[in-house]
Amino acid sequence: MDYNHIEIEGKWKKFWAENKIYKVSNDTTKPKYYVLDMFPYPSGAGLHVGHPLGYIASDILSRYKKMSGYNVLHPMGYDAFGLPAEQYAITTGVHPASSTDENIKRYRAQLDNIGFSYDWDREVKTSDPSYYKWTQWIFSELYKHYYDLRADKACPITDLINEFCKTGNAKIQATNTLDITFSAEEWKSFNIAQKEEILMNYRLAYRKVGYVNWCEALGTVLANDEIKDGVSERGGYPVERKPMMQWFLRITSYAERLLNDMKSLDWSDALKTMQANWIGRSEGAQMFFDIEGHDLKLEIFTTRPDTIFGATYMVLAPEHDYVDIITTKAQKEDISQCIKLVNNRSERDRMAEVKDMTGAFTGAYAINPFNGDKIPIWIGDYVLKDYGTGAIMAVPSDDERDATFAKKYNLPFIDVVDKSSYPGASLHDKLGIIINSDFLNGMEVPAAIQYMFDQIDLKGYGQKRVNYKLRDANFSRQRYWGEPFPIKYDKEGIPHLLEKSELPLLLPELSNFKPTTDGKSPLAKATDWVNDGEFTRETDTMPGFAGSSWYFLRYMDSTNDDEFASQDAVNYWKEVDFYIGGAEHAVGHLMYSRFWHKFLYDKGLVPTPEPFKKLVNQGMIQGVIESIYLKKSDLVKEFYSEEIALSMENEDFALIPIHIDFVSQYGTPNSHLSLEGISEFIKWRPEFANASFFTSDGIIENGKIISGNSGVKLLTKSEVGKMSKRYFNVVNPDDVVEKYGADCFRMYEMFLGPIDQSKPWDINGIDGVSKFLRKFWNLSHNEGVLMISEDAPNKEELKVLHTTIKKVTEDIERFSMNTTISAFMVCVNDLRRLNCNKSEILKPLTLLLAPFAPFIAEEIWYQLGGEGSVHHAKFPTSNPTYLVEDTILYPICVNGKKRDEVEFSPDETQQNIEQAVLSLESIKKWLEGKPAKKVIIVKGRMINIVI
RNA sequence: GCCGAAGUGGUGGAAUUGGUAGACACGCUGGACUCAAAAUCCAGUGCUAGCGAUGGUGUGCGGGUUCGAGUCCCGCCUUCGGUACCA
Repeated sequence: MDYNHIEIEGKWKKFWAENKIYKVSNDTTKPKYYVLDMFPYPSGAGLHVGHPLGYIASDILSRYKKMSGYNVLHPMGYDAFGLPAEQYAITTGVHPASSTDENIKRYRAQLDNIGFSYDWDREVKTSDPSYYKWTQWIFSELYKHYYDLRADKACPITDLINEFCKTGNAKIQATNTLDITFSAEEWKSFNIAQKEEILMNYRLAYRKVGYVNWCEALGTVLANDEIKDGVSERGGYPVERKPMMQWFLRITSYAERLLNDMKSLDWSDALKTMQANWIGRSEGAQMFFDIEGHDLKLEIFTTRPDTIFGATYMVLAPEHDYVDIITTKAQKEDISQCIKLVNNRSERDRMAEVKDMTGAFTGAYAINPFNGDKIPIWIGDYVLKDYGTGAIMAVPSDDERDATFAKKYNLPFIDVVDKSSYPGASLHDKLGIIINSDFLNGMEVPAAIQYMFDQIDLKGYGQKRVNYKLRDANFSRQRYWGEPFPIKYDKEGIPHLLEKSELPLLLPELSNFKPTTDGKSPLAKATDWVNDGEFTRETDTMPGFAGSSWYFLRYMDSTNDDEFASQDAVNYWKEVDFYIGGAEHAVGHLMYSRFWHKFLYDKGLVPTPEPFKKLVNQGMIQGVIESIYLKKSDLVKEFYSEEIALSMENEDFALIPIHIDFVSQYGTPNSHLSLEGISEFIKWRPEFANASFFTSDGIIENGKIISGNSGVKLLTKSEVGKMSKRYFNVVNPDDVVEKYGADCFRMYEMFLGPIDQSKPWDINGIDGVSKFLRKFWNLSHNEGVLMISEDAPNKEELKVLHTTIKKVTEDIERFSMNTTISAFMVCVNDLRRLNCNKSEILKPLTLLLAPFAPFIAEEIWYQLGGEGSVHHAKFPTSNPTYLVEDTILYPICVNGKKRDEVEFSPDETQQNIEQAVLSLESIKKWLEGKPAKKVIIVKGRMINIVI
């Protein structure tokens, strides 16, 4: 028969499922290899062609490793809690659990269509109670631990309590947010509430006030993503930052280890740099300033204590606790106005808009401990509450942001660093000589910094300290569709953990998913659930990253009901050997997962300190967003071709996203709706049936041309962006698979380019891969009939085969899948040229192709009489004896430009080569009779003549 | 703003360690087969001058290092990802 992908793929898909050929055992003598994909969020738009990019690459690697003798764990699951399902529930009333299940079913069918080798018996779903039982359990454990700096690991909070009873807290070295010391006697005298409050400052999961984006009009907390230009995306209502008591995870305890342990990881430098910058370690000084007229010390952190004589004002974050206390009556109005303004700005805007800062004077003064000078205390939006101590000393002469702020509010500058001997140095460089600074005058900056560390410590003004930009993770969400906290509060508001036996704490059933009017999670409405005798339950839920921070461990033993995974399973699979996922997770998800893993490592529950040994970020497959220009008007519905719309400078246009299927030449500058496209658009959007369409070639009304010719083009706006339901640009892999087959789809996605590069989806070019598969099939088939030769292969055929084996193996190892596809194409082209249909060549070639195109390979393997499934066979290895070259073709360059090429034997002497080359006519003419200045011969590479 | 990445023919891309720029494909042009079309096959295809031989030029822009730069260094531009509650 001719190559028929529908028949072949249907047949083997069934066979593989029935025979469970991808079942993975935890019990084997083979070496293990763990290949992991970042699991998807099952969105309502279904899987699009971007998702499988990484999945296909990792599937190829898994199959290759399996054929190379490893026991490979290659699982898949769903990150099933999330905001979109809840939004959908709010608008439609459909329970998130049922829409999520629907979506998962669809995802599963789509994944199955592509021929992945997942062991589906290990599937996990974060919203499944049997899974989130263990998410809740890990939270409980975090609650029950503190970070001990002497042991440099998490230790049970009961140990800490014991120490408190014995010696109080003075000698304890643990990460905490407590600013009092107490003796053992004092500790014993505290009541339960006081004790619990103190312990909260040590626990790895703890409560404190955090800020949320509150939208009064919508009566809900908004995600940053739901805010555009400072107002809610839905409705455009104002958003303010509102304080709320919330749970946090003390990830900062692990900052140093998260930073240092990266060194051993096989991750890209770019990714490591991003994580390191996110952690943001900096060495500086913690300093205390007296505040005039108050019995308060203002704590600041600075990396530049050497510039203290240039500190002309102090800045507190507007949320700083002291603001209310120190603000003078006269300044109250200014300060509250400023806070109001700042509350309407997102944190990101505050950091980004360095050109437009907002601040106000509190009326209070700090005292410079070194010279007793009064320094005015301001508040400013460019100082963030959670970074450092939420307060800085501002040195406008040596810091750009301080300078901008100082200029706006006319605050003085004092130059303290003379950079004149360092011409190229910018303000960021810690270079220069200190001036106007009393005892520091004349010192070089780095020396002055060190000197000040000593002075601050000596005089008791503070101490040297390491600060991190990394902040503790806000772990509370005022939402329904997430893990409930295993926490209940007693009448005094003291939190209590649920017992392990009470887990999982199930989400209560609800029919209305809107938040309560006071901004609490919808769970607060389930009063039967909330009230548990004397206790009331926590009504916030956990964020999206909770379930995804440990799912890779659950796959190892996904159905275990007694542990998150058995110790046997965890000790066998250890860590993920190869992890692939989107670059958009480069900091968030990876940081949280590493943190949780380290915590479990501290508890001796996992054998490695890091979860992901090697990591590759795949690029995004982007979509094309096509939209048309609608004139903003209540009276008429008029669309204008892009070139006309852009020329009408006085008119306002709305961009209406349109389905990409209607657009001709989509994704190009010439993208447009033809007459046919316009009528399809009208059919799709009947509300525009009577609209007018103005183009340069004619006008259309009611779907008919009223002037001009039928070749009209309504030019559209074409942008590259996310594939998303809202842009009507989602390309479903099912359609491609149906037309070309899964093998072709897999190979084409790989052929598109390097795995880590983003690019817009483009179907042009898939024919090349489709042709390749037919050519491969026809190597063993003639007019649909199997036609194979059992003759021994010749030297040339063996060379083609073994060159391909070498290239493909090397390229899989360095995860360069696009070049493997080219290598296959070259190989098949060569074998066709040689008219080779020999079994001894085609069988190894089929094995080689099996990880890439599993269906056609299985069929050909079967037809060639291969034993068992091709996917259980052994991957071929390259024999170097077939690859030896008799001669090397050298390019001959003159001044680096290629002018000729000559073949030499690999062991030809330098002199002979030089002589032969210089006597070539094609070279002589460049020399013009003069001798060459230099002849460079790079053995096996090239020859360059310098004239 | 800050952090990270990318930019090579008409298009996707290749060039793995500083050593022949454009492999492999798509598209396009011409040809074969066909009543015709599709499919398939063959040839050509960076731009530019030239009938040609051959030459010039060419990897986002501007400089630099080197016998030699897509690759290294300095300064820009554009696009994409992240920026702590999208996932």
